[in-house]
Amino acid sequence: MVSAEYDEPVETRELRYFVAVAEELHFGRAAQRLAMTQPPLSRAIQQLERRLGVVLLHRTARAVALTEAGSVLLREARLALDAVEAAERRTRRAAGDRPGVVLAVKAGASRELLSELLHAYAAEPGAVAVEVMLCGPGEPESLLRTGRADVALLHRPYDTTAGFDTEDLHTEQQVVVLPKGHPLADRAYLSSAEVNAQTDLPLPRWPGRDGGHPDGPGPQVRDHTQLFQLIALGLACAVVPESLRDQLRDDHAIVPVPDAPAVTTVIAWPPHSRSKAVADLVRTATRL
Amino acid sequence: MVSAEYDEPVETRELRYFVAVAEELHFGRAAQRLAMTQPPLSRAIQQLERRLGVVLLHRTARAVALTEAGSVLLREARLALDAVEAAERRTRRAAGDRPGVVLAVKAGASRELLSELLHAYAAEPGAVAVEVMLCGPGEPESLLRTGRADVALLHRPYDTTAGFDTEDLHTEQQVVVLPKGHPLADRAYLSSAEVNAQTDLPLPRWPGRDGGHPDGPGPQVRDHTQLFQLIALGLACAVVPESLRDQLRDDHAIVPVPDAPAVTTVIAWPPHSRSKAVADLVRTATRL
DNA sequence: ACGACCGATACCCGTGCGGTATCGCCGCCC
DNA sequence: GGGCGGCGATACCGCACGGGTATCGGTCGT
Repeated sequence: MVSAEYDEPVETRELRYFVAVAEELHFGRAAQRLAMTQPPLSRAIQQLERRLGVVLLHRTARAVALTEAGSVLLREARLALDAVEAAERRTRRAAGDRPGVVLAVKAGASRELLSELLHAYAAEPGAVAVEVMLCGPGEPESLLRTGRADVALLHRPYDTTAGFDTEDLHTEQQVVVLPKGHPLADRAYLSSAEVNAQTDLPLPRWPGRDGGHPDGPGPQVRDHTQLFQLIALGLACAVVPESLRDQLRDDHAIVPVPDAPAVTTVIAWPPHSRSKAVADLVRTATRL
Repeated sequence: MVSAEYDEPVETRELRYFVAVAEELHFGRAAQRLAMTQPPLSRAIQQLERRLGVVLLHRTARAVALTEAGSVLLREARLALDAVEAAERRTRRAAGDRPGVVLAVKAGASRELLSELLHAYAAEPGAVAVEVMLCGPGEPESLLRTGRADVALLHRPYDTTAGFDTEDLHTEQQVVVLPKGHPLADRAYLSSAEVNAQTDLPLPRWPGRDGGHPDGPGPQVRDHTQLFQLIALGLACAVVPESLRDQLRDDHAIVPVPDAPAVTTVIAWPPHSRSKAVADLVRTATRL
């Protein structure tokens, strides 16, 4: 008779396999990434497809492509795997460690606010050690979801706050950073359209969620230090929140861009957090 | 040599096993629930503990109890398993089905608002079929998390909205429902303290998240129909949102309880929803 | 003290996962 | 156009691991 596997539960192993294939779009490379060989991987994906009763990938001998359902599963599987990893991590933390909170912040962002927050929180009664985790753009969300961090500072609209509880801390306008002496540097303000229209200074490309840089002109950039160095060299310009001005050197010039979207710094934490330390940190932050 | 299993990933099977044991606090019954025998279950839990490097359960020959870490894992594992189930369900939905939204509402709650919403949404351009899923108290959150429902009406503070995106729709005061002719029925209003203090009419016991009823006096109750029948019979009284008045018969009496917490009806959906139908439904709801 | 209860251990078996070898299909290039 | 190379699927095999049965060992109740 035909297998009764249709209602059997999905295992995380299968989800990990699928995510690898969906990201690589190549069974061989995915297998390599998973430290295994290609045949069992092919079989596992077939089994997953049979189990779900859904075609996840279009295979031609030359290329592999996600189906509609496949791209849904890719997104959902990442969330599910993050949740499993978080379960693991938070359980370990609950057992061994002495208390302590991990706060994730993008390197270089919100410096002033961060130092105020750390000082104010340290003065609170019952404050525990705060480990600040500096990370690249787009990372803090993932760190929160996987339980590597307990709380984070995010920046709307750049970061996506979906799935977290948040409190707004601070809103600021954006400015364009130019090399000193650039023709536009004397303007009282600029519009986003003008910034995008000028062609002598390209906008930088930040890494996406997958760690890869999007295609296009302009230098690849990983953090603000790199960015500002490129700008000082006259190789780029960028629109950034105005609070970054205190990281600029005197070979930079800034011009307000009033119609660029305002940036709101928020403190974010996983929605089911029961940690007193996180709650205290949030309360302290909102009172600054 | 000692196994190198410490960094191996956790499988959903292990999480399901742990949740069963943690809920039953009894290996034998948990094994029964999982349609297996006790010894492999014991081993699986031991393996999980070794893998995490954490003691999850205190076993004495007479009783099993959760450790601190164990109760963290119980909560996290439920969320992770829900996420896996959601991945499965949403993938299936994305493939086979024609479009359509599933809206979860507690049976009997927000009747008027619900029917207004359905009418208004049906009149929208691009509206798809809405399947209304009536369910018991506490269920809608789980339905949303597991992907059985796409959107839900919840009632703060009774329901927990943590982990969802929400929009407030309506806020109302609560009233106490008494049998007609009860001595307190003529009062212009009552305080929560007075309601709790009176002893001739017990408050009902609603089922908890696990489906079991808490201990205590008062009749067990599953929905509002049951409840109102019991009240009419003079066997209970209850504090409920005032919009339920249109479900009362003329053998009931109601008295406002101004100091009871106000109840807010919210529309809630999973934070990463990309469904146009859900977005339309939410927009329609907020415009009512 | 003995029996009942319950989780742990010992041991066995079958399934299923992963490995190697190979096939089949398609594009490309000389 | 035929041969070659790349890639996913298939065939087959071996072993590790998940699950079953039998039994042990400790603890509480009477």
